Amino acid sequence: MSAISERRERERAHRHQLIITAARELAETEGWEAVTTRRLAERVEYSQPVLYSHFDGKDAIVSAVALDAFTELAAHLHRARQAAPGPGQALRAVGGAYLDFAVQRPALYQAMFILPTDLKFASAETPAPMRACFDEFVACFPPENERRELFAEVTWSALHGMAVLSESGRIPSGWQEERLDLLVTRFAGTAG
Amino acid sequence: MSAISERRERERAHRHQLIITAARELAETEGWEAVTTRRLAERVEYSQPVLYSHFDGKDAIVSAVALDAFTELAAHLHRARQAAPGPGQALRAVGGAYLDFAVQRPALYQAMFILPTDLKFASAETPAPMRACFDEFVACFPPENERRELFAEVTWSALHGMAVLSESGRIPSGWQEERLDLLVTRFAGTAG
DNA sequence: ACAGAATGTCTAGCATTGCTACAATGGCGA
DNA sequence: TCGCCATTGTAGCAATGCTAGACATTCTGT
Repeated sequence: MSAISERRERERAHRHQLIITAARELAETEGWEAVTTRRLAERVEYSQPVLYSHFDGKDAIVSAVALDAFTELAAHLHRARQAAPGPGQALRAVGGAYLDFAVQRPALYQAMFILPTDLKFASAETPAPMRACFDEFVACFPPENERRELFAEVTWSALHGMAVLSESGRIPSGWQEERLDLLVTRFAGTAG
Repeated sequence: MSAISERRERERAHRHQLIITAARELAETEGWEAVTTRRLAERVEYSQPVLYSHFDGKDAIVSAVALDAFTELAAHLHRARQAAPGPGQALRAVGGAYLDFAVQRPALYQAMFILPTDLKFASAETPAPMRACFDEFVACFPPENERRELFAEVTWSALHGMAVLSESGRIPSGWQEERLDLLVTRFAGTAG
């Protein structure tokens, strides 16, 4: 009874991931509004109810995709920060990478930061990848700065605002570089 | 044929506004997800199709509510800026008023800045109230600053990010005052 | 004043959504 | 081999945005 149920467990986990990647692919190619439970079920070649045996609902599936995406974003930001020529350039590098991610992977960005999800931000049980993302921003400021978290929150907010307002056409999308420059020069200066 | 059709026109305009205010009230008391075409029709005591004789669809109704709200936000920001003790305090006053609006009128804020709308931002045919809102941010920076618009875009983006990330629980909502302080001290300094 | 045209409104319905109750199937253990 | 239990699919619910067609009401021309 052990080996069999283990295999079942494996299969189940595999299918779990299959659903997540199918949802992600569908969202990335056709947008989240095209991700319906029916289309998703057809895509994984199962019927709808199996989705609900794996996830509490559609929001939970979005959350699962978002969680995966957080891991990737954290790595993306980390790479950018490491590649920065000096600590003074860290914020520019991370900010640029962040905006780049928002443009290159709009569906993932939506799942992470716009759509309603079950994910807990900024609390004790915040998943590690999410904290890692935030920490990349924090690491852009020197440890002497006692308000690093606050700096990170504000710069992140600014970048998020820029990303989402330009995506929805509320500010012209052609000047993101200049906006990033301005933000960085205003925040990367003296600690305080 | 003139007087009668004029009266009809009047009645029609009245009903048009009735729909908008009904949608707004419903959204403000129960949230936009409660604003369905059926409930809205029942509320204005007409059948659903009349909504579509006034608006192209639900998004257009949201847009109409948002447009009204822009007028109010512009006035709100303007009052705050006028009440600021000096030009150095303008940005703080306007930023504070902006965040206040986002918290006090979350449904309107959503309609204006989050939900998909038909409204044209940052273009020639941008409605006056929307431009007025943006101009309040621009006016927070001295005319000598040749990049006032850029400054306005970035500070607005930051405020929007703060508003939306705290509303959705992605950053703790208890530190908005501190974030605003930091943003203002970083941007209200020397022109440039 | 009255028939016909145009305008306006409602009833009823379509296709789609997220989600679920229930039945049937099929593989497991005894 | 038989019965049981988990797993999966069929079919359906209530709600959504939106619309076609019938109905009534008002206006126009004789």
